[in-house]
Amino acid sequence: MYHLAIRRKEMVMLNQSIANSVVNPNTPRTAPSPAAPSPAAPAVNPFAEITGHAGLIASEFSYKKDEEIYGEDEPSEYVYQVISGAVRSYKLLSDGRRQIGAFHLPGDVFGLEFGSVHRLAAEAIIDTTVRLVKRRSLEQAAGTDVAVARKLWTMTAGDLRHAEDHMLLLGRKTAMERVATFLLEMDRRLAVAGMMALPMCRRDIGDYLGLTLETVSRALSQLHSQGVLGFSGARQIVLRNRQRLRSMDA
Amino acid sequence: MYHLAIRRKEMVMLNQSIANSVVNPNTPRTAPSPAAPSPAAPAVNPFAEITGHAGLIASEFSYKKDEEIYGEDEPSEYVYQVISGAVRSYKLLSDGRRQIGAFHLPGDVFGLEFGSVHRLAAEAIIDTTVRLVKRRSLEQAAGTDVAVARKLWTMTAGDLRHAEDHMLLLGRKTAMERVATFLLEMDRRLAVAGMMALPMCRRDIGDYLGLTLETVSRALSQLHSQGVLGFSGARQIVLRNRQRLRSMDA
DNA sequence: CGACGGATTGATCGTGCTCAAATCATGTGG
DNA sequence: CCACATGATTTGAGCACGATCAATCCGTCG
Repeated sequence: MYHLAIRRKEMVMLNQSIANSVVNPNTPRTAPSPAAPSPAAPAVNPFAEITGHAGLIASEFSYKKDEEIYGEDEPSEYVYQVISGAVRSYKLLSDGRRQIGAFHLPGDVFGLEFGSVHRLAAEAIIDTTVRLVKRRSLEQAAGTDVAVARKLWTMTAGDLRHAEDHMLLLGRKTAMERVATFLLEMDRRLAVAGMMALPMCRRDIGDYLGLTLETVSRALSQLHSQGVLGFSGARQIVLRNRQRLRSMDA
Repeated sequence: MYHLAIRRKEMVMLNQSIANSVVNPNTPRTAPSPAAPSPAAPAVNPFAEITGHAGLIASEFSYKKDEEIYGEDEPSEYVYQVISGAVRSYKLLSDGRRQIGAFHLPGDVFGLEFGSVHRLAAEAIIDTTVRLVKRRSLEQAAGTDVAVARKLWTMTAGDLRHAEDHMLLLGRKTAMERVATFLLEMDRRLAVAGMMALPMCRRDIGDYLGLTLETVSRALSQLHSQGVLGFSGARQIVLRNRQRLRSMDA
């Protein structure tokens, strides 16, 4: 069997105990923790649309690198929006094999469930600040306001679209095609001035693409040697030939 | 590269031209085609909940084996519910590699999109009868009735949950684990009297599980020789040891 | 009965995994 | 400021799982 990984929640618990002043990060206080004073929010803000509509209270909270935000099958108390940082959502098999379903970047909403439990776990990839609202208050607002109900549907449908595309990638694309798709996705979502600063390590990328970290590294090296991309540090990447990359992503 | 399949929509066009009396099946008449007089509907009927609520018109339509119901990126005019038969939803890569995202069995709703186009194509696996309503009328109902809006969200969330589980399977499970998961899923969804009659061929199963049809066949043969399952014809399967199967699905 | 598509089984191949070592980057304490 | 420790990344060598190619078997339907 592939991927007999022993790693599990690496040093999460260590960081977690130091991370926040006192409280358990899984039950954030409504009075926000010492979070950054809300920097750059994205152009379109689905959270604002909802909270604006329904007059909900949104508070802020911060997580340290590798800190767990919520676990798989944990009660879903809050819905989150990334203000700064990055988050990974994932599922684990009993032996530690991990599938990352999505990366959440500034502006993204995550942790929205229809039912009362989280179907995937979520961890901060780097130090991260989020905005959050209680799920129950959203549900309540949706019960009276069709616009809110519609917005919740929109967001879930967006997640579904991503998952459908990702199933095709995981089931049928080659390693190189997966990496090409990944680079184009990240380029679209977080490129600034033609350059992207990846928040996640090679292992995260591998677990997102259904590959090992070595295979990801080899694919990136090959693209580098072909001049398709340039590095300035392993996580600072500039795409030099998007067209070529698009032709590789099948 | 794996899976250089040339097959594409096999004999769909042939069947299609014979299939329905006159009309293009992609624009079914509101006056139903000669469909079976609505046999066994499932216990919980999400369609009835909606149509009951909103007083929508639901008509019926039939498709022959391998007939296309709608194509990928085609405008989404209708939402469907399987009355009898079975349907596959899938995406294709340009070279014909196919990923089946879901099988739809009697009672299942499919083709519900948030946007105006279908993100996956759909084909009848065997002769199939569906109930259908216009997407626009659903949208309209959702605009005034929160219960309908909520129901649409529920259904999309159900699809998302399935997709999330399937990403884990496609990204991280071994061939045997995938087949075990598949058998348990089908057992749950279509077993009658401890036996299941699979509507789909080995290739469909392979394209659902991200495997080749040969690998699926070998896994099933191995399970057979281990006494975990019994055959009566390649598609009539009885599970003899569900516990064992569960322990294999990781 | 024969023809056909679907399924099984066998033999071999290749992509991506595993194991291992070297290199690079980052941060820490002297 | 530098030396070192640590983790991340790259690179290499070899292997295994599942793919490919091919032949047979089986069941169904004309």
